[in-house]
Parts: sequence; structure tokens; C-alpha cells
Amino acid sequence: MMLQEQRHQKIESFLKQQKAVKASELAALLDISIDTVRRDLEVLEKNGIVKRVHGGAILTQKSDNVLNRLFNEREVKNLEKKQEAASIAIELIEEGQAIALNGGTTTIEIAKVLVDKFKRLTIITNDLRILSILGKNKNFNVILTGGFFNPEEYTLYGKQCEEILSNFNIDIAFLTVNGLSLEHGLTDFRMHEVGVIQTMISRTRHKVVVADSSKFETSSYINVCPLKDIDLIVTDSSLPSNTIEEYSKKNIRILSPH
Amino acid sequence: MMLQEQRHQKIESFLKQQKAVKASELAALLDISIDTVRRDLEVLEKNGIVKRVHGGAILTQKSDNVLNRLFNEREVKNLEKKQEAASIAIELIEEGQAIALNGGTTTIEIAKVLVDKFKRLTIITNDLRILSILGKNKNFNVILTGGFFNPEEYTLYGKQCEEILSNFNIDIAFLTVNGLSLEHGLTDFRMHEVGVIQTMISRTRHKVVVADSSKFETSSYINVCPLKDIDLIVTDSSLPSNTIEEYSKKNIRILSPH
DNA sequence: ATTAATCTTGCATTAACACGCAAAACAAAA
DNA sequence: TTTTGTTTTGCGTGTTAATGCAAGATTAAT
Repeated sequence: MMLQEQRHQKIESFLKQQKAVKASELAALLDISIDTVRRDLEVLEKNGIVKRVHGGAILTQKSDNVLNRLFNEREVKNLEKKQEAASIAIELIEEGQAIALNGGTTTIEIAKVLVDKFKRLTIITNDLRILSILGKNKNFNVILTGGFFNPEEYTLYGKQCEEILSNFNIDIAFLTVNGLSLEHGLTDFRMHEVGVIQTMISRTRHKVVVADSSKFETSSYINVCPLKDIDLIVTDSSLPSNTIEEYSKKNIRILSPH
Repeated sequence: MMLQEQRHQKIESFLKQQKAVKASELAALLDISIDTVRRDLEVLEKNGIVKRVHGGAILTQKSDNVLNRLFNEREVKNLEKKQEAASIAIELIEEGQAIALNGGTTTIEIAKVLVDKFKRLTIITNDLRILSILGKNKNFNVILTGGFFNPEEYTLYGKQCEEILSNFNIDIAFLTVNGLSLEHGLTDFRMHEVGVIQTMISRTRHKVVVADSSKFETSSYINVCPLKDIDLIVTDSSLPSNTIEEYSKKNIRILSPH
């Protein structure tokens, strides 16, 4: 016989692949009675992992965030490129400035560099992972936006989040989005993050998008803003020079380590 | 017979491979009684290595929780008493209510109980440790106040923090303070926390102070509010009955498990 | 409307548990 | 070595939690 927690984990991971499962199926698969399956599903439902239906259970939308999983996988893939872009981006910063960082794996890399390279900064963010990195430097004035908690991304969002941002005059915002293209501008699939990015843009003097080269000429579901609304794009060395030229023709500045 | 330390190491390394074990398994494997296994697991749990479950134990995955990694868990004083008070306090809550929890080790214990006992709640807090606990339940609507980050306490404070609080109508606030006495009322030494507590009180219908018995008739540097501003004090079973009577004479209600 | 499958509820059985106690193992002092 | 005190361990006690089964209720499908 297996431990409860183990079964719960197995059921959850099974559902992440199958979307739906019959109770009788699970009983056979885990070699337990159907009653125990029901009780397990009951617990998982209480924690918001699954939704129980007649005959079995389905994943809740919150747990079924396929896009998030893709996003997380990509993070590992382009880590070096993000680090490269991050190290370029921080050269725009001067000691003592007020910086904004929205949620995302690229901005996390920026935060890591900031901690070591600067003495005194004010940084506002809606990402708890960034907060945990910046918290190590006691000289930094770190401000976290409030708002609703997104446990998948460890970010905050919503009206309260944006309201706090509106209280600040930010020198530089480093923004990460999921896609950027000449045609669609900045785009993202993170429904809740879009509003945060837009608010940061509206409160900031220098709007800088930091994007590794793989993001160029891709687009996602939700429009954030046209490229003309931002001042600069910082990227890594792998971006083809003809892309830089194309963008330059449309008066979009790109900074890359060449 | 093996030394304690050796067993602990063996159990730990075994768990690192298997991620879960049954207590009976360990007893057979290490050739010790099941009682000793339980005692070993008890120690390992206190050190945060494993999580004990019915039938055995599972490895705590600190690495997969960004927030947990940040929290170097300090020794908590009077933990059992706080847990006792917490379990009483949650009986005041009804499903679906909006709860506020300010920063503190006692409210952390409340959060731990909430996750298991309730299905749907809205919870607002300024404590990141509480956020990380509540994030596990996907049905909860968790709101974090924004504001300046206090890396010592993992809490948020300041004007922005209090402004967000003012947007909400809270059903019950569970408040922890450093001292409470008939003479000075609620007091605290956490300079930044005081404003948060006061704001929570002003936005809440039922103001409940949760304090283990050691806090009674002690006071700290900063005044938070007089006792008459709160509706109820919840505490543990170690509070002397004459203290309860004294408070009752002044119309201060105390709830304790007797 | 009828049937078959699934669900809920309560209950009995079993395993796991906490607690107290005494024997055993160990360590320190005489 | 012996004595004394402390810690660790294993066992018996009653208690709690998990599981599977059964009976009646509910749902979905024909």
C-alpha cells in the first residue's frame, strides 16, 4: 500500500497528461479501492487541484496551465542568452536610480546581476522571485507591488498592483514579454501580467524591453503595446544583424553585445 | 546498534532517492523498532528535512518553492502554545469569508491550519511566509499587500501597504502583537508593523488578537491601540484563570481551550 | 421509465499513532 | 570498578486515522 501523499502526487501528474480520468481507472492503476480514490479526489478538490465530476475528475484550469509549463521549459533553454542580455541591460543603470522589473525569467537574471553590481538602488517589482534575490542586499530599497497572488508564477497582479505602481516615478523599467514583432509589437500570454507591464510603461521615463534573440518576430495572444511606445530593446549576441537593421529602419533601437 | 546521527543520515539519503518511505519500511531496513523510526522522523521533521505523514514520511521539497528557500526558519518560541491558540482561533471563521493576517509567527500557525481546514477563503496579508503557505491551496484568493520590503521579518509595510488594505472590507482580522496588558493595551516593538495592524483594525468587522499566554501583561515600546478597540483575545490553555477574570471585569473577552 | 453505473453515508476493521513507563545503554563522577 | 544520573529504546496502553464494504440515493444513458 502506498502513502496518501504519493497517491495524490501520482493522480495529479497523471491528470496533467490526460486532462480527465475515471475513478475506476485510477482504482485499477493504483491498486486501491474505488472508495479510496474518491477520498483522494476529495482532498485534491479541496486544494483546488482537480474538479470532481460524475465518473471521475478533471484538472482545474489553474493547474492545467499548459502555457506556463511551456514557458518554464523555455527558461532553461535560453538561460545563457538571458544572462548575456541582462549584463548588457544593467549598463544603462546609474547608482541611486529607481528601477522597475516586471515578472519573468529574464528580469530574474537582471536582478541577480543588480545585487552584485550596485550599492544603492530603489527597485519595484511584482515578482516574488525577484524580491527574494534582491532582499539579500540590505542597501537596496525594495518595493513589492501588492495584489492578487499567482502561485504558478509567483507574481502579483490586479488593480491594487497597478495602483501602487502609479505612486512611483520610475527611472528605468526593464520589461520582459513573451513575444515581440514589428507587426504586433509587444505581446504576451500571461493574461494578468499585461496590465502590470502597461502600467509600468506609463510610469517610467526609460522603457527598456529585455528579450533574448529567440523572442524576436514571435507573437503571443495578448497585445501589450506597439514597439514605438518603448525606448530600447536589449538582447543577446545571437540576433541576426539584418533583424537589427530592419528594426532600425522603423526607428526601433536595439542594443546588443557586438 | 547504530547511532542516532547515522540513522538520520541514512533515512535522509534514502529519502533523497525514494522521495517517500513508510515507517515500517525503515524499521525493517535499519533493523530498529517502529517507535525509534517515529522518533527519528520527528527530529528530522523539526529540522525541516522531512514531512511526516500518516504511515511514514516524505521529503520536503524546499528547492521547488522559491519562497521557502528564502526563509531561514528561525526558532519559534512557544510553538505548541501558538498552535493551540491557532486551532481555537480558526473556529471563528466561516467558509468564504475575507480574513486578514498581519505578520508574525502566531499568524503563520493560523495560516497552516487554514490551508487544511477550509475550502474557499479570501485572505489578505503583509507577510510573505504566510503567502507561501497559503499559495498551496489553489482555491484560496490570496492577496498580498504591497509596500516596502522588510528583509528581517519578510513582511511589507508603509503607505502603499496600508492603502491597499483600505480597499478591502475584512470579516475577521487575526492580529499578533508583541505584548498586551490592561494598562498599555496592545504594544509592539516592530516599528513598521504597528501601522499595518492599526489599518487592519480600522478595516475589519471582527478584530481578534491571537496571543499565546506568555504575551499577557507584558508590554513593548510602541502603543498599537487600547484593548477596548478589539473584540476578542484568543490564547492557549496555560493562561491563569485569574488573569481571565481580571480581563473579564474590564469587559475584555478572552477565548481559550478549557 | 427503466437500467446500470456512480456517488454518498455510515460503519467495522485494521494499521498507525501518541503517551507513559521501565529496562537497557551510555556517560560522568566517585 | 562502582555508583549515579542521563539518554535512548522498546513495549503496553488507549486513541486516532485510513481503508474497504454495504445500503440507499443520485446521476446518466437508453
